[in-house]
Amino acid sequence: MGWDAFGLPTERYSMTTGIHPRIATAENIATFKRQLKMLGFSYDWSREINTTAPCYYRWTQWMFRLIYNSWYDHQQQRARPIEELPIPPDVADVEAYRDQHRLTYMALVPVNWCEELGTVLANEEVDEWREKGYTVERRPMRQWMVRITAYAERLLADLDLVDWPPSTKEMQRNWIGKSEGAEITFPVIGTEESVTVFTTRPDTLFGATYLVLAPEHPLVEQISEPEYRDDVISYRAQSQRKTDLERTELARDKTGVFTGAYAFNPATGREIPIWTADYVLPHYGTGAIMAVPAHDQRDFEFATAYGLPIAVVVQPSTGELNEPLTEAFTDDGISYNSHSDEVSLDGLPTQQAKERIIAWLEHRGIGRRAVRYKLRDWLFSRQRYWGEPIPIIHFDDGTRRILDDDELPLELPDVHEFKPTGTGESVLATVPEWMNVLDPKTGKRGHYETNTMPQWAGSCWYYLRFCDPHNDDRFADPNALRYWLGTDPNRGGVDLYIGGAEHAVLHLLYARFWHKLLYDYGYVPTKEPFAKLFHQGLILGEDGRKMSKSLGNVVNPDDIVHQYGADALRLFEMFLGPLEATKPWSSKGIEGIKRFLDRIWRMYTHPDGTLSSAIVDIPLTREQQRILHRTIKKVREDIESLSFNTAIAQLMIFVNEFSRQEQRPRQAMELFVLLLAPFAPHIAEELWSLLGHTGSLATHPFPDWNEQLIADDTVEIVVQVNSKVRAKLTVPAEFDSEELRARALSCQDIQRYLDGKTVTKVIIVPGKLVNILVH
RNA sequence: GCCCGGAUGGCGAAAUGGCAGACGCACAGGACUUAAAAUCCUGGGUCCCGGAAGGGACGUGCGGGUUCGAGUCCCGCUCCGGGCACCA
Repeated sequence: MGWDAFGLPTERYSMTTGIHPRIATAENIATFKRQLKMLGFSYDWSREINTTAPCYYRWTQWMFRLIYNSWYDHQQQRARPIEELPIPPDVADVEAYRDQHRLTYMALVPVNWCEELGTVLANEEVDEWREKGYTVERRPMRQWMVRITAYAERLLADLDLVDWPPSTKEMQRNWIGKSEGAEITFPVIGTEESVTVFTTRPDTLFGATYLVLAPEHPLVEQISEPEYRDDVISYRAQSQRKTDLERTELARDKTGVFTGAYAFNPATGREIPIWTADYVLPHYGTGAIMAVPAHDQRDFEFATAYGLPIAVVVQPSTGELNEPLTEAFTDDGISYNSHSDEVSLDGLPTQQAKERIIAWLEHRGIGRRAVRYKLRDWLFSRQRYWGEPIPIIHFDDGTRRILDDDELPLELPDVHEFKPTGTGESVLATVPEWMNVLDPKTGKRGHYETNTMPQWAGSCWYYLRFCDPHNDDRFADPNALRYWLGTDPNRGGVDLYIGGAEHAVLHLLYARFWHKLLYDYGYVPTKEPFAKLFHQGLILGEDGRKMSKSLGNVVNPDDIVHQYGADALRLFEMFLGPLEATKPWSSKGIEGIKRFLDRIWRMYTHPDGTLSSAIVDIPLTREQQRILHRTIKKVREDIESLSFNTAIAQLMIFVNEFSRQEQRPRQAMELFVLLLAPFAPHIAEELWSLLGHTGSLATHPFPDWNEQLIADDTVEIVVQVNSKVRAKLTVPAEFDSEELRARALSCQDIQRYLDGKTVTKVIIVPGKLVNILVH
């Protein structure tokens, strides 16, 4: 069991209660631990870890150090030590060059700033806080970034290696957002400059009738003609004031201004105007597009609004478009009106047209095949107190260094005031005695980085620490990791990972990245951290809404356990429905489960609590053996497939059958206790002891079934005539098809349906049915 | 708008293409009890014929299709839940 408590949720709790996060974390761990023990979960407490403990986050910092000291080799497709980064001969400042290539770097970036929280947020976190009613705005700040984008292709491709819910894989794929297309360079007329655009539809190049730059694009101001410059600058200022949300809300009405500049369309050789508009995003692709209004809906709307030309260059394969268009034709089709002296796409289907134009662009040196991802680098710093300190010293001379292994952990100071400063600076910046250092290793003065890591850092690798939780020399011993995760890089990882779907593009993405970095250095044996993933459903309040204090529909496990017992709570939650389903709590339902447990108890005991004399050493009847072995099989298989609800239904069938027997075979009753134990361990242990055993049943092997004992001696066969059930026959189970056919055709109930008809075909499914087709 | 899921009795839900509704909740009737609780037994998809035993037709959101046979597979919709969304 591990506790992961750094980050905003704990700090928010501390701010409302006034309890220091360290204390609050300890108290909450104590409560959870008590509840988990109360419920009888078999956690290995010798492996308990806490991501906020210095002995744990020492290794989180150590891994940050690994990220810092790495660059990504795109040739070899892996991270490598920064010392191995090839330095081009013309580079003067080697350190600056390295800093540009590290897998974590500081950058002035437009970040998601939340004033009420007093911190920045990762892109992945924004929606969550917005939903809670917080305002998140764009603001440029100098922040630590982690170059997760270097791993985009592997994060995408390796999804094929894992057994995850398809929807979760899909969410990650969408978040990574791979697009394949081309980069194309358009020379700006009358200048030395050129605009490079990214497009997924290079086949529509002949239809590019204007260019659009994002307002933030560096060329915008430079290329603007003097008489347009004021408009351009004021437009840029206007769109920068908009938050992302506003920019999206305004999606319907596209705005933009002309820069006065023109570029050459390299395919048509025509001059096309260059506009700037905020429907083009600065941080995707190259921040510039070629607009093809006939074949892109956004461009179509913009062109229509501003009277720009619309040139059809693709026709549907089924006919011709009616011009003027009322909307863009965005599907694949057949290229048309797309030829020059050098290249012609006319008549080619879209895929082939793409290939031909890319070949031409590459031949001419004005474009190339390109792949782009939506995924952006991970904003890694937070202006908060309750997180792992980033182990970096910034020196007064402008240089910095990351702490060495022997200097870790860099511990969080114990401050009394942990609320955000409100200045955009971390709380740690208000603790000079912690922050300011005279570095013993360099003799230089400086200060520690005052930002802390995001709440996701510690959870990126905790599952590795479980393998070897007390190791002081490394985060985990390689042998322990191989033992637990497996040795095949393409399989393995955590065998079964159960967690909420809300982590699909947060924790589950960050941890995969983190794991892959460790894999690149051989620290972990598998490419992926989590082999099989399962999302458990949420238990809602009885009113069908999410449990929340303000709605007053919270069910407290303490109360339920007090009233019905831990076994009832466990059984009920499993019996409610499929594990993955979201389902409401039901107070009637738990009554039913309590009744079931009471029935079990009475099946074994006299009212005074002693072992029932109905339990005797007699052999099982054939029927009893069938039920027993069916129950064993069903329970074993259903546990394997996490179908706990149907396993419990089978346990109920067993109890219904055996509790009505005056004499209950001891052997069956013992095996049933073992089957019950994973679901209701407390009553099972009690019954085990009543049956005369010493020690826990947990050390006893789980029952296995005998397939032969499950088979019925006789089976009921459905006899259909023209697919309608007309009779049921009880026949020996070993009857083969011929015997079944004979019995079915000679059956009296069937005869009357066959009278005067011709049998055309007889379909026989042994053990199931006979279907006689007549006309 | 795009991408994923899902839809079965009064309710939670079961069903390798083979008797739809296992198991449970709630309900109704009965037994036990002075009574109640608890417990035990019995019952039930809908409609039609029948006094009854019984028999028949229909039935898994809607419309088509494949198949001897469809809750299950295919095509097209509707509604609900989740995700993404000016990503060029």
